[in-house]
Amino acid sequence: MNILSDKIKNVKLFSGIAEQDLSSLLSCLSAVVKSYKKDEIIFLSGQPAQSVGIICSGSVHVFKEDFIGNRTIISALSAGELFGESFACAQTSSIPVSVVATADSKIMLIDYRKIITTCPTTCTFHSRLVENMLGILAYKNVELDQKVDVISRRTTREKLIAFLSEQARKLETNCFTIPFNRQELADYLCVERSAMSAELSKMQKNGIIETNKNEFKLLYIPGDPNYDN
Amino acid sequence: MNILSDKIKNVKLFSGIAEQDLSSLLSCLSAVVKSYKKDEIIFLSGQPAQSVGIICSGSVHVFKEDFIGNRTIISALSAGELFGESFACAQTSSIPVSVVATADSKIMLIDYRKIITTCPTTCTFHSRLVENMLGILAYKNVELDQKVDVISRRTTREKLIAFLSEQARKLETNCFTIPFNRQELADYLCVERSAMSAELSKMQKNGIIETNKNEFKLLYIPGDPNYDN
DNA sequence: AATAATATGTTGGAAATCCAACAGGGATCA
DNA sequence: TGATCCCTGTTGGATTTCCAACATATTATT
Repeated sequence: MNILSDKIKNVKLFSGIAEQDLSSLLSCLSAVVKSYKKDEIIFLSGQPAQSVGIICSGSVHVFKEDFIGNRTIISALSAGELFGESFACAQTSSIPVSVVATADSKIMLIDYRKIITTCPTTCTFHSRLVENMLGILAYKNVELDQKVDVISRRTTREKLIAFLSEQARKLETNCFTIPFNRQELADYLCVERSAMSAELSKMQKNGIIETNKNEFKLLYIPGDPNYDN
Repeated sequence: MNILSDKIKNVKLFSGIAEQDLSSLLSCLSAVVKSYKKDEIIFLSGQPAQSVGIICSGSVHVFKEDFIGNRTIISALSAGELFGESFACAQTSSIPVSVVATADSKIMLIDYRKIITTCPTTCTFHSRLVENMLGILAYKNVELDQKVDVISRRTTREKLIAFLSEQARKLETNCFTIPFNRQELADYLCVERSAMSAELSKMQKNGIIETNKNEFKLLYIPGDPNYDN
C-alpha cells in the first residue's frame, strides 16, 4: 500500500500516523484504490456519497451545474488532497457537487462509516484519524466563516477592510504581507481587479492604509473624520 | 446536572445519548457551567479558546469588530445552541470573534481536549459525542459551502439562479417553497430587497421561473435564446 | 541588455446595484 | 368594517461596479 508514496506526509487526514502503521490502518478502513481515466466522473451530483476521496495520483475538478446548465468549478485538486469529506461526514442524502478526473488518476476511497466506527481490535490510530478529520472540518469551517464574513459586505471598500482586519488579527500586527496578488485578492473578494485597485488607491489617499505589492499597513486613527470617498 | 432540563433534546452534540447517561458523560468531560450577566463577555476575540460553549439558559451574540471599529453581529443564539466549536476543534491560536451575553445566561463550557481524548474507562458515549461533533462541523461546512457558492456570484440574477438551483437539487423537484420571505432571501443573497424583487419580475417575464410568495417553479428550457434582460 | 511576459494602476462609458419613496395586497386586530 | 401593519413590487436618480482599453512598472527569459 505504498501507492501514496511520500505524498502521505502531506495528507492531513493521516498526520501523526507513522508510515509503517499506515497499511494496517488502511486495511482496517477497507480503503480501496480505484483508477479513473481523464474526464471520468468520480462523484456525481445528486447521488449519495458515504466516501471520502484521497487523490493518490492525477488531479480532479470539483464542480457544480445550475438548472440553466452553467458549470462552475469549485476547486481544482491534485495529489495528496482530500474531497467529499464534508458530505460524507454530514451524511447528506445527496451531494451538491460532482467530481471529475482531469487526468488519469488513482483515487483512494474510504467509507465514512469505517472512519467513525471504532474497529474491534481497538486500533490505536483510529482515534487519531477521527481527531484529524475533526481538525480538517473545523479548519475549513473557520476559513469559510471568514470568507462569508468578507464577501457578505456590499462595497469593495468594506470587503477590503473586513479582509485586512482579519489578516491583522491573525498575524497580530498592523503591518503584514498577504498571500495574494491583486488578481487573486480580487477573486477572493469577488470583485473586479481594476475597481479594487482604484479603491485601494482611494484608501491610501484617505490615509486609512498604506500598500505596496503584497505589503499592507493599517493606519486608521479613531475619530478622524477624513475617511470618506 | 439537569440544568439543561428538556432542552437537552435539542442539543445536537448530545443527540443519541440517553438523558440518564448524560450526567456521567458530563462529569467525564469535566463540563462546567458558568453564569454570565447581561453584556458580560464570554469569549474575547484574539484570545485562545479551547472550549465549546452550550447555552443552558439566556442568549448570546457572536460578533466581530474590524480595525475601523465597526461591529458586526455574526449570529444571535439562544438556549440549546452551541458556539465556539469550530475554533476549539480547529485549535486556532486565537479566535476571530467575540461572544457576549445579551441576557443573564448560564453557559456550559467543555474543553475540546476532553472531547477528543477517550476517557480511561472507555465511556461508550464518548465516541458518540465525537461522531456528533463531526456531523455538526460537516453540516455547517456544507451549508457554508453552499452560501459561498451563491454569494460569490456577481449579479443578482446569478445569485438567484445558484440559490434556486440548489434548492431544487435538495428537494429533488423544480417546484418548491423556500424558508425565506423576500427580505430574508435578499439578506441571504447579500443584495437589496427591491433590486431582487425587480430581478425576480424580469426572470418571470423571461419565462425562466414562476414565483408567488415562497413558491418557486423552475422553467428553463435548454436552447431557448430568450433568457436575457 | 534586450525582449517578452506578467502585474498593477488609471480612466471613461455602460451596466447594475443601491436607496428612498410610494402603491397595492393581504393579514391581523380592535 | 375600518384601521393598521407587514410584505411585496415598482420606479427614478444617485452611486458603485463592471468592462475594456491602455500606460507603467516589475519580473522572467534569452
